Amino acid sequence: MAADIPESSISGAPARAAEMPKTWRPQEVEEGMYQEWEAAGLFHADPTDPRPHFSVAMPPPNVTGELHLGHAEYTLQDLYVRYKRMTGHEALWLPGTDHAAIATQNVIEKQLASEGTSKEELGRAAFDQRVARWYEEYGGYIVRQLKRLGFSADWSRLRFTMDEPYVRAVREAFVRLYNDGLIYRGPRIVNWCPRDRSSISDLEVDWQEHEDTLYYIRYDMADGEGALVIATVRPETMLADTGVAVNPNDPRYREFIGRTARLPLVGRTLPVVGDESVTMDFGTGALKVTPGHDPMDYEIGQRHSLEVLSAIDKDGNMVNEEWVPDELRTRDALTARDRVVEMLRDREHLVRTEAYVHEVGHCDRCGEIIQPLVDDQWWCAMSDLARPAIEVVERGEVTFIPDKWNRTYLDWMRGLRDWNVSRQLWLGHRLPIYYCFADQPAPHDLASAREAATHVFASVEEPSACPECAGRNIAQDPDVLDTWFSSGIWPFATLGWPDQTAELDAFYPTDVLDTAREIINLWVARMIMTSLRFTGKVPFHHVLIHAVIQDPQGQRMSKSKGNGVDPLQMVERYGADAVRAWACDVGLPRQDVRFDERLIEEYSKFANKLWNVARLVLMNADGVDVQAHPARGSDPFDQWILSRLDGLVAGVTAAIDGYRPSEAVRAIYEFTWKELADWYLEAAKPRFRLDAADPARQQAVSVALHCVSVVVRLLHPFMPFVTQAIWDLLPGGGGALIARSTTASWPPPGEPTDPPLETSMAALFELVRRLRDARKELGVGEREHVPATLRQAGTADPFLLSVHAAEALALLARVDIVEELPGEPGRVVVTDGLEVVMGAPAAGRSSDPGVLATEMAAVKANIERLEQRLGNADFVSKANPEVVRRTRDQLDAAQEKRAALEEAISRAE
RNA sequence: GGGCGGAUAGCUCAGCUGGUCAGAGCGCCUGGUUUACACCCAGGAGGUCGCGGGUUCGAUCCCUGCUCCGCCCACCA
Repeated sequence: MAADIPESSISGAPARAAEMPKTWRPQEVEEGMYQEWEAAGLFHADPTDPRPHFSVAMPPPNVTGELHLGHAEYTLQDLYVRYKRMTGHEALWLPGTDHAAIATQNVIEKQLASEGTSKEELGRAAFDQRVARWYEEYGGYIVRQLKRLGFSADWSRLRFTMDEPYVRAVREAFVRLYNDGLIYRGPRIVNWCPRDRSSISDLEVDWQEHEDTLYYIRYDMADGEGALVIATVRPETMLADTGVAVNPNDPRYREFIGRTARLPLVGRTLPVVGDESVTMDFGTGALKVTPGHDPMDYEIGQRHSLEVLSAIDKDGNMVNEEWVPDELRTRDALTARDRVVEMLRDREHLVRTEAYVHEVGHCDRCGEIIQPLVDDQWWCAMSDLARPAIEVVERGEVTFIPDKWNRTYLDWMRGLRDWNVSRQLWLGHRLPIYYCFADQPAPHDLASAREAATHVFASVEEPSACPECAGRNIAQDPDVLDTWFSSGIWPFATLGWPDQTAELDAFYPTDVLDTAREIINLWVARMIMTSLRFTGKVPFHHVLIHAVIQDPQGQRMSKSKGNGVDPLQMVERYGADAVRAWACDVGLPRQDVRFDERLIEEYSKFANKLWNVARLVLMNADGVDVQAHPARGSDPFDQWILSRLDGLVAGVTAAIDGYRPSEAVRAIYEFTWKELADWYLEAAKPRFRLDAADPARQQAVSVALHCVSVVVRLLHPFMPFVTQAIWDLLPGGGGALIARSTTASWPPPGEPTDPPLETSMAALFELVRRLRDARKELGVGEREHVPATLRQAGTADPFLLSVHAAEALALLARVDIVEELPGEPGRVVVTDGLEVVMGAPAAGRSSDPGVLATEMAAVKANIERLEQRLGNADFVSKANPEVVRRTRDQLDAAQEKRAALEEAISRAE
């Protein structure tokens, strides 16, 4: 199933190694490599390929400008796509971009404003051209940036949510929902953005804390008997009041229910109603009801059949002639507030005021304060759509990773309200709703003349006549769809839906979706709902929620704060491999990450380290017979590194499969640097120097090459560039690691690991460290070899007494084990049941009994601790027997060490 | 108002199912012209694991309260 290096005799490897630059310079090669891959068609997915399929739909970036670090997290998608290709799957990563109606219109309008003009001045046609130009320019720009990160998406299938086929899919989806009765038009209170002159959905409201004033206003009763004092932060909306509400359980006000209050300044009469939604202990417990300008009041109004009045218009002006007195009319609601308050004060209706901090809704695109008002809008009924979408998550057909998001999703879905899908923008998908005016010409201002239509119908195709009366006086609804409506059908619309294409058949449902938590409700939920509705299938099985990258101070990165980091700048500085490895490391499972450039730098160093490991091995590889899978052989270092390598393959594979990419990339890093480079290769160097035909050398080089070959493949999904470059130089390597082939390039599982050997080697390494320390204390020169005797002083690991160990000590610690010291004894090292006595250096310091005394103190403290624990009857009887046994072993070892140290100290004195 | 996550070395973070788990990288200090790499090698210093309780023979790890930070949801005007 998987490929290894084929058996062959190496020739030319050292020559190639000689040409390898000493330093890996990603900036010089990555772009060229990428172009080669792309030209070779490596990223293209073939729906007719018989191998198992795997697919990911790329969350389409907004075509509003440049990349941010969230896009670097897309590396997680590339990781899985490349990994699946390497394990024998035909994998599709389908890329695309989103028109982002409201966001893009905002950006372009700002541009126009800076040019001293506006979209109204330009006119609709010229504006559309401007938009098209924008998409042309920035759509390509975004794609180029994504490519620079090495993303292996199938660019031949690039989709844009405004492309003609996609537009048709959007219309199809809308028409189906409309014909099923799930989309309807009606007056409801909406979040109105006066600047964008459009409604926005609840999810697009950005709540910000404001310091306002709470005004207490006296509403006298119409019959002159008593009064109710209400509290409000928006006194100006009182002009549209149509009632006063109190809680029916509130004894203070019970007797007011059913009576009539008189609206100050205006004099209109208002019924007093009882409604349990009124909080008794907020303000005075009495509430003015303004159904036209407050969502909660709207619902109270609905329950009590109160009139809905509008005092504020869609520009945020308070100019309504019917409800606003002349002297209060103003172009600005805040000015209106001042005037209302002034008048209330003059007429002694203002009881008092107090400072009040609360949250005020803002448009999350332009920042304008949201004006709740009642308007005719298009709605999508959610309950029928939500139910199955809840069930698939409850049943685990769709799971979120980390799994805590399952609950977030379910909580939100269970409380869904109908979705306002229409927007009053110029940019976006026009609703495929048409009005027929029978024999009357279609009115010019359709927005206000919809009601005059004789017939209303939805149509996927542009209709030329009314299907009911064949009339030709028809006009399309001027509203556009919420951007999320169109992106909500992304996973299947990009594959050709509603047509039953080969792609849809082959790659749908997709496997993994990777996205940001802030759009779980906005986007993920809607994809699940539409997919179940239109395809009867879930759109994806696993939803990865990657981390939000904060700035180094823990603040959210945002354009307005100017604290964003440009991923491409990081690519320029450290290479795409480093940025990618970083993204995989921090992206999952963590959910909040402070940006730390040092971590990217660490991975750029790692790329260089790996490059040099390959250089070293290759420059020693001439004339070696490479074995496909070298046997562990007889050399303990070979056995050890191969055991560790087999463990690594298993661990990395499991970590990737278990969506723990961070664990995977760190394991590869540790193995390569700490074990392969620092221990194995250092120990193998003498064998590298042997004659080319020497079997010991052949074996060492084979093992080293095998390690490099495996590491490079394990790392490829994370760091494709440096790994491919090395792979191309390896004997038996070469050829794209993600190419389709009959054999998969992912390393197959190896043999079981050898834990006893790994333990022995760990003990050896510890001994080497101790001896290095001792050399330092003695002031021995770096290169100077020191003689030492070694004897068992307890239950030593037999391996440490072997010839192999002695050779390793000579090589790695420059300590030569002898029968008898030629001169005076120097430092004594006691560890792991061994006593090593080093000879005193010719011109160095002699042994320092103080060092041994310090060590002795530590050992004694340790013994005391262990004895105390074992002396505790509860511990011995209740603790896990295994733990007790281990503690006894520790105590035995410590006592052995104390004895050995005592002896050593007495001899030194 | 409800919910979630975080608080471990100067900095950024690992620490799985409680008992060698107190770690890594960077920074700092010492020493290094080795068949790769100074983007390197060998070492060192540095932490009451946010605070208070509790469970347990034993807690960084479990429970609870508190403080601080971040985030999500919410129609208390």
